Amino acid sequence: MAKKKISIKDIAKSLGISITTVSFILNGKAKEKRISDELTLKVEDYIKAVGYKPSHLAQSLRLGKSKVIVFMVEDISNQFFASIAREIEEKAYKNGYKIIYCSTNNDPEKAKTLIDTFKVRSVDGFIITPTPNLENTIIDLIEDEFAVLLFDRWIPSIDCNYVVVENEKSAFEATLHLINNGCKNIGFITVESDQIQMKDRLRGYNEAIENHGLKSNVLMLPFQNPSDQGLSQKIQLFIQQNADLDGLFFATNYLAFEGLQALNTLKKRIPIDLLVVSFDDHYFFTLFQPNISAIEQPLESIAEKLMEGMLRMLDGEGTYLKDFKITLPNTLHVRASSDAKK
Amino acid sequence: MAKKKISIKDIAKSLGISITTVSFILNGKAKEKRISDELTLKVEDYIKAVGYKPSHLAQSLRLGKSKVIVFMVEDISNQFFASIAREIEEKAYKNGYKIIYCSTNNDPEKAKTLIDTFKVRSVDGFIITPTPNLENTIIDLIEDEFAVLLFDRWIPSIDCNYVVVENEKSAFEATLHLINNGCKNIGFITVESDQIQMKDRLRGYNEAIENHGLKSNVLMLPFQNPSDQGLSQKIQLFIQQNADLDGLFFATNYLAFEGLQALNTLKKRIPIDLLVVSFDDHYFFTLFQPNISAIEQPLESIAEKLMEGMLRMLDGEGTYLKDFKITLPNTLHVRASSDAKK
DNA sequence: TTGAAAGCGTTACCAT
DNA sequence: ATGGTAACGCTTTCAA
Repeated sequence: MAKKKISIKDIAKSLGISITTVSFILNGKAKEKRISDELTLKVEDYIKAVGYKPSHLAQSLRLGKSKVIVFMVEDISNQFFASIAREIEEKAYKNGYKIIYCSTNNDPEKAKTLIDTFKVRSVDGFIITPTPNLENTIIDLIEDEFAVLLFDRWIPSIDCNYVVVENEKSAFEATLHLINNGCKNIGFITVESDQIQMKDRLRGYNEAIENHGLKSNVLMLPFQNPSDQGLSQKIQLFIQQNADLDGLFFATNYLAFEGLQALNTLKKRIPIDLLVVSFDDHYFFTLFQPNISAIEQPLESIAEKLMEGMLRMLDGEGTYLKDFKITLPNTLHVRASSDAKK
Repeated sequence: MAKKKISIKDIAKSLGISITTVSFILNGKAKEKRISDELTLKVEDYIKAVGYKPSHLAQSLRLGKSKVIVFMVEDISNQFFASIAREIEEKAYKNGYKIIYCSTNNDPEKAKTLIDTFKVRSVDGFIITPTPNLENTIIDLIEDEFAVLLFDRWIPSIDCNYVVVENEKSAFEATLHLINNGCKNIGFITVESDQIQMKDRLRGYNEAIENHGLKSNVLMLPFQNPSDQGLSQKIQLFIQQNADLDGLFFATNYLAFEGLQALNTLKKRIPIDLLVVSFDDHYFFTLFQPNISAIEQPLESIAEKLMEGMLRMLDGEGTYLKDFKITLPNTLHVRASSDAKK
């Protein structure tokens, strides 16, 4: 049963022909090289019979392309990244690519080490959510002619293609939505972070607030492990210290989860005492009572664009795409938590 | 800046020495091969200076080992698998391995295709949650001397190492827990599936029920995409048709989520009208009001055991481990949803 | 129409 | 103490 690794050479020997001929046939160049149909058929049959499969390793070594893409995110167990991973994977396999994943934990050192490991010419492309201080590493990557695509966040200071979403605009709209539903004092719960998508969300919130002559009220939580205990309590405190709060906008879904805990402990009723909306939609938001309004990122489009860019670079236009800087729109799902009429 | 791929040959030429010498030094065989400290140092300095990194591809081709492990699960975006992926990844990188992931969607054909793709000698090992009808494919894999480890579920009919959890025992205990808290009519919500872990959970439930002379009451939902709409309604119907239900045991967390929706729609109060417990703990269970009791699988231990087994096979004892059939215990977290006193 | 051989970057055996 | 070289499995140019 156990077929021992059979190679082109074995095939050639068994059939009494040359390696070259077999290779040509394997690569569909039989016609082009005018190899007789008879031989072609014979070889093809034999290949099928012995169940030969070419060695990707040898092909990669020879061709200088590995058909491997690295998917480097902050944390692969995070629902957002895991969902994109799922989509990416599907599309990659369909196109003959494999995906290797890794998590940076948002640690620049880990990210650099990881990238270094992969630069060892064994991968073709990188899809990356950049950590802080990764500019130079990314620049090197591009100079070394790897295909690289940033996503979720981008780096303004360098010219690197990316796929992100309309953070500022959506935050603006969500805030506006709260205002239109009667909120006069909206708290924005976010996390202290240099990540550009976070800054954009904050900016969107502030714009809407200022446009309407309201007072900005931001709780900037320390950047830490989401599973840390303190978050919920800090949000609780914030809510208690701002008794006139009538709306809460969470910058990410995990903050919202902590916030909902806090609201629950404080016996605040949504949407009676406060309206609530969150960035990053989540299955749980429709399970929670009341359903929580949220901004949904277009996971599938993100994955689609990422793979589209990758394939264009890898299979076609070369490692530098003129301008593949994509910003996708989100969808605000208005649910009971922010509907004043309920 | 852009260092062009520099190889051992380049180093040897630049330094006017032979490839062999460089290779020996690179592989820490300088002492063994009695290469002068002077030369060794010189070479090491040069290597550092030019930033040389060996080609994994060439090494793999030469050594017949790729240092790549495939992590093949039902759905990588599923929280359970994503969390394990995270742990596995960490441990793999620490040991110089990379992880390629893929999702089978529980489709045997897709699984076979995927395995076929990877068998092309470009990976060393497989960590798999087997789909139905995968026996022969797995057998082939083992015969071809790949390192393979099953997890989450195993295949009784074949001799393949695995890491699973005590499904039957934990289901038994959880049911017992409901009984001890006064339940007389416990419904078990599960999914129609050949998956052995599902059958074990059902068996555990039935044992406890029979031990106490109660009546088994099982809702077997069709196996389908978790995001499908119908599930919640089917559970609703089940609850309505069994008016005397005083306890509900969900076989997986996503069933519990659907069930909680249903209970909510029906205005059933937990734990007043019914006690609830679920298999597979989840962050939301502690967010939900009331907190939902659940059986937690030991994610980290599972990942640890998987990598331990893999490394033993790959780095040491060879592809066949005598008896690495691990069954890990779970933890039942009793929370408000199943505490009759509350 | 087919074949020989170079080369991708390593490792390791066999010389010297 | 160090170097030459075959081999891993494949693609592709050049020759026949």
